[in-house]
This record gives sequence, structure tokens and C-alpha cells, in this order.
Amino acid sequence: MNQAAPNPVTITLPDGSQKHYDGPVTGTQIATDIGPGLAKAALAMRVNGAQWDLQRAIDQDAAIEIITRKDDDALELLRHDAAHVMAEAVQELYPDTQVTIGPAIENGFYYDFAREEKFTPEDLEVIEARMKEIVGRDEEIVREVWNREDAIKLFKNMGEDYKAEIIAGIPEGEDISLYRQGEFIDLCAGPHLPSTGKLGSAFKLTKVAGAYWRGDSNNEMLQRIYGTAWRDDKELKAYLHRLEEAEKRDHRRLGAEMDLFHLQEEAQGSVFWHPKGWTLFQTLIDYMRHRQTRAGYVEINTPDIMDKGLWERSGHWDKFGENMFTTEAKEDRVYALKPMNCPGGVQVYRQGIKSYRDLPMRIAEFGKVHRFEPSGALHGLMRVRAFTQDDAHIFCTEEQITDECRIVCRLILDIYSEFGFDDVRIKFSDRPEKRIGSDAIWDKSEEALKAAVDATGLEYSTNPGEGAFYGPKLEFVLRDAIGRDWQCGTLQVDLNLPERLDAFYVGADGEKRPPVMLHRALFGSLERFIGILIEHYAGRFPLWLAPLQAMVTTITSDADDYAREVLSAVQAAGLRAEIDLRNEKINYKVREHSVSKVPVMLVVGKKEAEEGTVSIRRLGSKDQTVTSLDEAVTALVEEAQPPA
RNA sequence: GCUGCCGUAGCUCAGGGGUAGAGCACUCCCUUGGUAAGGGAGAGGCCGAGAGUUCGAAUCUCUCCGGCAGCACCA
Repeated sequence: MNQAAPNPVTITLPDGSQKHYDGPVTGTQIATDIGPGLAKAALAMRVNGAQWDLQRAIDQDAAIEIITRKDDDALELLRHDAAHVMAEAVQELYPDTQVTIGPAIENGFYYDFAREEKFTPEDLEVIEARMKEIVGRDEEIVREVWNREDAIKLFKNMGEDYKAEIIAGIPEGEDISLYRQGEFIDLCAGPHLPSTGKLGSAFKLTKVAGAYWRGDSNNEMLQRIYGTAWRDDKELKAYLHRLEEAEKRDHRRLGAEMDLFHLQEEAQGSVFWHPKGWTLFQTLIDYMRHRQTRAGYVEINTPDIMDKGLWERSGHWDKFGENMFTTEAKEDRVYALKPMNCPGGVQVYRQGIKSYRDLPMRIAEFGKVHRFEPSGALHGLMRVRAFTQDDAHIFCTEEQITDECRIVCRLILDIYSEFGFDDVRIKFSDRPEKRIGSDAIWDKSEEALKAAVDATGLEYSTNPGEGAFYGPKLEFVLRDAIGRDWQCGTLQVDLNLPERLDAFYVGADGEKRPPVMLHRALFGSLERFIGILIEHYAGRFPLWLAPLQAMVTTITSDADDYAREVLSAVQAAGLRAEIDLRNEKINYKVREHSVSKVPVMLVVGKKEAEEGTVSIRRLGSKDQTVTSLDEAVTALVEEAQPPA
């Protein structure tokens, strides 16, 4: 057999220049030819846009870019390598450990291990030290392509059953690439750095936690070790500092410091709202009510406890019965606390005969719902068992779906931007496995919702199979202080429930047909939204939201009477204010009210009393301005208006 | 719900087989001080609950309850 002569290869670099080679060439070679500095800095490359290892040979003409530490893609490579180095360290230290998977994630990486004995926080330090050692060894990282049977045999012999299982699941025809570094070998799609030394030292193991094999709670639980990894120590330090700062804005901590609410075990997952927190709650409801009224909504209220039969008809009992609170049988009936408002809303719609001329009907309800959430899911205000939705149901015709959805999307985003949320993530979720309604209906509702979100021109990602059991949904996701995502707003298209619950309208042709029902919530859960707001503002609410807007405080008791005058003036103007006449130094009072995040302090002493002025000190500012009392009140009232 | 860690004063935490400590907060007294902690005194705890081991348990063991982190779940 004749060995074919290798094809010449032309490499095009990002600046448009070209390099010619007689045969296959590696990224390492190309980088070296460009310059020794680049050769040293090179971590991987992009070949026609796809990431490759530097050592892989390119045997066809290609556009390539060398990836260095400065590259945006570098962090993911570093993090992925950190996961491998951690796995190597763990297997060196604890040979009875099986490795499973270990990807790069936002800010870092993790690896899931199977091992009888549990990793302790002290183990993490030992593992981290061993990782540094492996980086010091600068082991070459080599890619190998194996055939399926050999690879499975290899891992089986090593006692790595999980890896063997993963390989068995790789579709036929895909390369099975293994990466070898020192004694350690792992199945991995790659790419990787050329050697462990390139990882550097800017990483840290952060926590151990349980995680199910393949993300399925029916499977055994593995031990997941999380770490963070960065380009250099400066970035690592900055990240750790960011985390510390973020913890200070945790809504659970600020909620206590600012005396907004508390939780206690007799009401696990339910909130005790204190006066200030409840003021915030009501301020948000007032704001939303105003916005909704302007947008053509009417408001209703429906019972909290309804016969279980209604929930069976709606389909909720079948899907969520386990997570519903119910009563004991009373007069042979069992009642359930509503976990959603929609069946109640439908009952209101059903009263009287509706015409197509009545549609769309936009019916809102600030409904308090109860869900028996798994204990492990509870989290401060973010995930509770009793919460209030700013819910609404829009009953409309099929022709109206797109317009109505578009209006809702606009409204949500307008409102979010008024709170300063500009990076809202939108997720589109389609039909789940367990659902009601025919595929034809699902086709129709998914198409309609997609058309609506497309019409807004907004970017969104898709979550296959994550929709509600009665219809597809859009989720509007906001982020908390330490980067956890929470679903807030939602919009769902429902072609199922109205018919199941006997809701109809009479069309222009005189025929009765079920309306389309759009479920939507803008804040989502008031509780959760407040949690997000606390963290977003770090407790420093804009004046219109602040539960306590102004504190009138004296410097000496000579000014007490005048301070009372100031308080009455401010309160008469509709501002939420209190007075602090304690015999304490002004320094002490300023500190205390700063810590409790009161946005405005109106300080009065002898001078202000004589002149009829107030000294205004804003939260976070070191200076103060002195104006007449009237001016101050006018300006504050103006500032305290909610966004319109 | 699952895995791991944790539970001591209102809060943050120290201690640890011989029936408890600090700082802040709280109460009282002194201090009237011009913008982030003035000084002193005092009060405050069945050491999450139950059972076991022990002469003796806040401390060791077990079981529950709750919290935290992650996973799973999220109408």
C-alpha cells in the first residue's frame, strides 16, 4: 500500500496573515513559529472556531487562533484543568475513590467522586496542597483517542465503573478521547492545557456537598467538591473578596439587621413580617396595583381553602397533591389550601356568560398560596411554603395571544428596569413529560408563546421539558447577591385548564368555546422579590421603597421641641419618619441609623431650631446640607414618589 | 427529601465529663456632646428536644427537631 504524501497545510492567523506547512502541524509548532513568547503563553487554540489542544495536528487548511491566559476562553480551560488536577490529587491521596464527572462552571469547577468515606473540610486543604504539587510537577497532558471496547475495558479494570458507564453511553461514531497526565487518565472531550504547570496557583477548594449520580434523585449520592479558579492570584483574591461582600447583603442577615421580618421553626417556611418589612410589602403591592390598573386589569380575591375536588378537576391534585396542604375531613369533605390562584380565578370568570366582546379579560389577584415545599428547598424569603403572588389571568381568544403576551413581557421588563434590573434572563420552557392536554394543543400554545417572545425581540434561552403541566412558560430570572438565580416573573400560555374547568365564551359565530388563559406574575412571589430587592440594593432602598424614610434626630435636648415640629411636618407630608430624642451623642445616633439603613437623617440642634432649618444627612454620604424645613419636605416628598 | 456540617445570652461567637464566658444589644446612673461606637453599674442562658453511658453530661453515644451549603424538586 502506498503511503500518500502529506497534503500541504495553509494556516490563516487572526490578522489575516498565512503560514504554509508541508504537512500536518500542531498548534505548539505554529505558536513557536510566531514567537517564543506566544509559545510560552499558549494554552490551547481555536481551529475554525472550535477549541483544540495545542498538540493536536492540523492536517487541512484552517483559520486558527492561539488561546492565551488573556483570552476570554482561557478561564474555562483553566477551570476544567483544575477539575482534572483535583481528581488526580484525590486519587493519589485516596485510591479507593472513583471519579465521575468534573466540569468547569461559573467562577470555578467541581468534580463528583464516589467514595465510602466522607471528605472533610480538612481533606480539602490536603487535596489543595497536593494539587499545587501536581502543578509543580508540570505533567504533560496528552490526548489519546481510544476505541469504545478498549476504553470500557480500561476503566472497568481500574475499578472505574462510572466512567465505563459514561463511555458506553457515548453515541457511536464520536471520538472517545482520553486525557493522560502523569499516572492519571480520564475520559474527557477536552481540550486541555499542554501541561499541569500552566494551571498556576490561583485556585481554591471551597466546599463539599452531595450530588446525585447523573442528577437523578433515584441514583446514589456522590460527593461533590467545589473549587474556584482564576488567571492569577489577584483575580482569585478579588473573587473571594466579592463573595465576602456579597454575604453582607444576604437578605436573611439584612432582614434581621433592618428589622424587616423573621422566621421561626413553628412556622417553617413562613414569614413573620415586622412593621418595617410589612410596609415594604404593602408599598410594592400599591405600586403593582397602580401599574396593573393602568394596564387594564381588574382585581379580585378568591378563597384560600377550597374543596379538594376542584384541584382534582384542575389536574393539580394529580401532579402536586403530595405538595399541597389539606385539612382533615370535615363533614365528609376534604379541603385544600390553594397552592395557586388559577382555579379560583377561573371560577370568577365562569360567573355569567362571556362574549368574545368581553375579551381579553385581565383579572389580577394578590393571592396568598401555600405549597408544602421539600424542607431542603427552603431558603429565607426566596423559597418559602406560604407566599403572595402578584398573579393575574388573562382570558383571551387565540388571535389575541401574541399581543397579550407581548404586552405582558413589556410590562415585566419595564417594571424590572424601574428597580434597576437590567440583566434579566429569560427562559422559554416547553412541554414536560407529565402534562395534560393533547400534543396538538401543546403545538399551538408553544408556537404562540414563542411568537410572542420573538415579537418582543428579547433574547432568551430554552429549557426543554421544563414547562408547567398545563402549558409552556416564560421565566424571568433574577440573580441574588452571590449569583444564585431565582425565577421571579412568569408568563404561561394555557389551552387546557379553561376547558377542564368549564370556562367558555360565545364567539362571533354564536359557538361556545373555551378561552385561552394566560397565567402571569410580574414580581412572581412578593416574598422572593423582596429578598432579591434587599440584596440588590444591599438594604439601601430608594426613598419610595424605604420602610422608614427619615429619622429626625437631635444633637442636644434643647432642640427636642423643634425636632417634634420637624417630625410632624414630615409626617404630615406623608413621609414615613421617626424621631430619636435619646440622650446620646450625635456620632452614636448617626452610626446607629446608618447601620439600620435609614436613607435620610434630619439632624437638628440649637442652630437649626433658631433658624427653622434642618441638616440633611443622606445614608452613605459623609456631608450634610442645611436647608429650610419647608424646602426639605418638598424635596423629600418629590423624591419619595414611586416611579410612574 | 438526600449528603455533609452546625445548634451555648436578643445578635456574633469562645469554651468543653465536675452544674457557664466575651463583645455588641438591653436596663439604670453619670455625661448635653455638631454628623459612624463617651463612661460606669446591672440584668440576662435547663448550652435545640428526648433517651442512653456515667457517681456526675452543655461536653460522650443514639434518635428527633431546626439552621447552613450543595443536590433533587419548584404548579
